[in-house]
Amino acid sequence: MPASRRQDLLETAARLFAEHGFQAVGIDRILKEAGVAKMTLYKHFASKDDLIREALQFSDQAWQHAFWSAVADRADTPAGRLLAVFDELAAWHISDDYRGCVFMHAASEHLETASPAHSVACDHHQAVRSKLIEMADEAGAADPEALGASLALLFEGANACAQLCRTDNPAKQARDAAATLLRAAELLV
Amino acid sequence: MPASRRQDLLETAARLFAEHGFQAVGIDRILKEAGVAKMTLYKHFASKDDLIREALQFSDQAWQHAFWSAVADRADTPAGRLLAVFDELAAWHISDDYRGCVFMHAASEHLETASPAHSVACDHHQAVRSKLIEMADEAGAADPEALGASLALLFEGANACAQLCRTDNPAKQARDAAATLLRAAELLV
DNA sequence: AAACAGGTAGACCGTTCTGTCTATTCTTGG
DNA sequence: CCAAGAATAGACAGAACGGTCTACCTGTTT
Repeated sequence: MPASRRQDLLETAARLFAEHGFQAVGIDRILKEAGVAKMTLYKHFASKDDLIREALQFSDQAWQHAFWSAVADRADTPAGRLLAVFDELAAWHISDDYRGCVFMHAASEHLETASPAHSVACDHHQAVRSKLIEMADEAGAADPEALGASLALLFEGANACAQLCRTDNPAKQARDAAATLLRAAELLV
Repeated sequence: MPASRRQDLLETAARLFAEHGFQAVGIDRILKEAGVAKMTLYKHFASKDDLIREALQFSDQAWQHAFWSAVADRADTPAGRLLAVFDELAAWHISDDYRGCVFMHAASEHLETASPAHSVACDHHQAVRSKLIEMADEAGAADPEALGASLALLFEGANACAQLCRTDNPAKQARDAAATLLRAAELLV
């Protein structure tokens, strides 16, 4: 009993786009792997670009939920959670199917800022950044905006480096740097 | 008196790839803008992938030279140069034609680690990282590897964020975070 | 002058891709 | 049981792309 054709398409498209890229995956491949007919796709989505936009939003929702709840499970104190972000990042980076941040890929394949894919990538990044600022605030940072922004830079930097080397070294180094920043903000002993 | 058809092709291809992406730019467009015939391209390069690889290597050489010499012109002391890296980054990010790091774009459009484009992107990143470690060493860091790696994370993170928001805020925030790291390493008062 | 190397223009081929259309089959509510 | 909506398979059109090929031109060297 399949949930719905629309959901099948979103899940399959999100998986294939993350694995191979957006331009590299054709409509026909998505249809074949989802087991859905072409006309059904074009009943639910106006175009491939529209499917890309919705698949990215779907990926964002799934990622935000999975990532932040995994972080919350790793630590009890606010400052500990800020470090746990990078532990979870390291775990993510050494998973077999890690190929980099799909939202950065979307932005790199759609360089025009007006493109929907670029917008969704911005939204994703803003959500990460806001969450880190919120966590910095809960940890009692004197300037949560600045600390959160710095941690967001380390976060995105680790993502970029891990995409290239495919190890968890960047995330571990980011954790060390984050610890230094937390100590400088007197949130860590 | 044009330098050489080969060089025309490399420069035009590098410019178009950086501006619009690799898959988005067709052979015909490069030929038209470079004013070169198709057969000439295929005399100098085996395929489009080969052209991409060589154009990336050309871009890398040009960027490394321009960036590090601009950094050297900004500061006299080793520690000052480490901060000047992020000032130069900020200047780069607000230039009109900044669309993100073309080497990350290459890695994002060629997700297979075996791809030549991925290799060149890795080489570029390693060169940046090595340069930062070398500068951290010259500045007298106790652990230049760790400091250089942390600064490289901030560098790549600022690149990623600037690609999304197209401002120099990420580079400025990265500079602040870098200053904190330098103070923690007792290289800055 | 003649031979030669390198470049040009543009037609051409096979493939791939998005998106449309038709005719048929499946499912489900009343 | 049957009618209506939804989904299916697959052909098809139109365009773009990478890459090959032929015929022609131009400048240099011997």
